[in-house]
Amino acid sequence: MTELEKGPQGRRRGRGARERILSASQQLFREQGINRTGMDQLCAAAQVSKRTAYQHFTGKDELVAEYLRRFDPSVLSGVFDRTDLTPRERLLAAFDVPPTTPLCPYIGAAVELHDPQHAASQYARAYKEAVAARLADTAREAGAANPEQLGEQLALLIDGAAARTRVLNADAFPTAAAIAAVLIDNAIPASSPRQPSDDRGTTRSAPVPMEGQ
Amino acid sequence: MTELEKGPQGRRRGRGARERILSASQQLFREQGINRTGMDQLCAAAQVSKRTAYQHFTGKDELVAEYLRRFDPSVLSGVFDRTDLTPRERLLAAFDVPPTTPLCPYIGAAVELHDPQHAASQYARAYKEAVAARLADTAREAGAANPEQLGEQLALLIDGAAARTRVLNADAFPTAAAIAAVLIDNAIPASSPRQPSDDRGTTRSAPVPMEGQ
DNA sequence: CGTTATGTACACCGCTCTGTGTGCTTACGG
DNA sequence: CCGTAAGCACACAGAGCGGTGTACATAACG
Repeated sequence: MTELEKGPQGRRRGRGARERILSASQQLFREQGINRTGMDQLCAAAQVSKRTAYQHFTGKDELVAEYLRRFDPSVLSGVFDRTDLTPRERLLAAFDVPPTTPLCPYIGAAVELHDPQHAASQYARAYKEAVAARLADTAREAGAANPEQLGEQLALLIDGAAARTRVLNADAFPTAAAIAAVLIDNAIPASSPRQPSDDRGTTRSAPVPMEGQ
Repeated sequence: MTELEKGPQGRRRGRGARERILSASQQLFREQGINRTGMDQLCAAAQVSKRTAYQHFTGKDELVAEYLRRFDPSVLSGVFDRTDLTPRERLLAAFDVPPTTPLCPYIGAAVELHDPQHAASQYARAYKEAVAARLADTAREAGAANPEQLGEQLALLIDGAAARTRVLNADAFPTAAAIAAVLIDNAIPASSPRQPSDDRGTTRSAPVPMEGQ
């Protein structure tokens, strides 16, 4: 006991139940999916009574939405804010995902919830648009002729790799990265002296967890 | 006795309950998803008693698997067997999908079922591999340098467009088609005299339903 | 100290889901 | 025309789900 306190809003919470619930959500929703994770199981994993859970969230839907909302910040900055990489390398680093990564939770939520009006679905949309925008920014920084287009294209590649990895049960990100390299080199006018087509190994984004595929 | 056949393709059923069940599955599973479609609703739509349904399928899992198995044939031949198109046009025609198309049922099943061992998930994998193989064949026919690679790349683009269309609630296939055009032209050595980059409108795969995105 | 927000323990409700048991009706083929 | 298999109606079992009610414990802070 006697743990750290201080909730996100800085209010005093008796003993961070909310955080444990959200933390358990991250794990269980991602590993098992949303629909296959019951509130009972989730509360058990969070070591929280069911009653408490429903005092923090009006319902599972709200919890799911909040679970998705928590993903944004770290992911976006995790790759795009790396100053040790050139813009081009940063674009490619977005494809450097550990092969065991479950499945982009936004895609999972959109498919499982199946309701575009659901708050979680709207977060998913917003997130995907934000990623595309960040990619576009980086593409602009890299000198791409049409940054918005390239950003959208790379975002599509990431989603394709995520979906395909799930269906085939085999890592599809290398393929996506190869395509990305082609697109990037095609989009940057007087581009770099690009190495042999399969040079994507040079990006080596090191130990960034990168869970936003 | 005197009755014989009861093959899986079973003929001579009193009055085709099995077919109605599968037909209703196609519609409901695709429109609503698998988990959100109960057997009660499905039986009602098929105008079949629940008892009958469970005499044809040992359980929902088997029904789902059979539902996926029925998709393969028409989709593959629907695009790849078109003799009125050049190989290159056929490759691009795979991206010509009506914007209202729900979501590739194989991706949906893989996400919803969440179990790679499930028979339906295995059908999904097999189908995706078959599509990639067909694309590779067509790529070879078109004279691509590395047909297998191009096939895999185009397959990834299709899946990416499907997933992204779902998440963003906006058609992503045009973007995918644009990428495909770049990849194809890059892969075919002394390629065609290609028109302005955004010529993908010329493929116009006409009224092919094409449900396999 | 005592008040109050917070968390707990556990039973419980109503609903939906997959799946059955039972007995009755209909269609078809010999 | 009759036998048999296919299909039907309906109720119900058993489980899991989301969500609640109640009564009690504890931590924080004045």
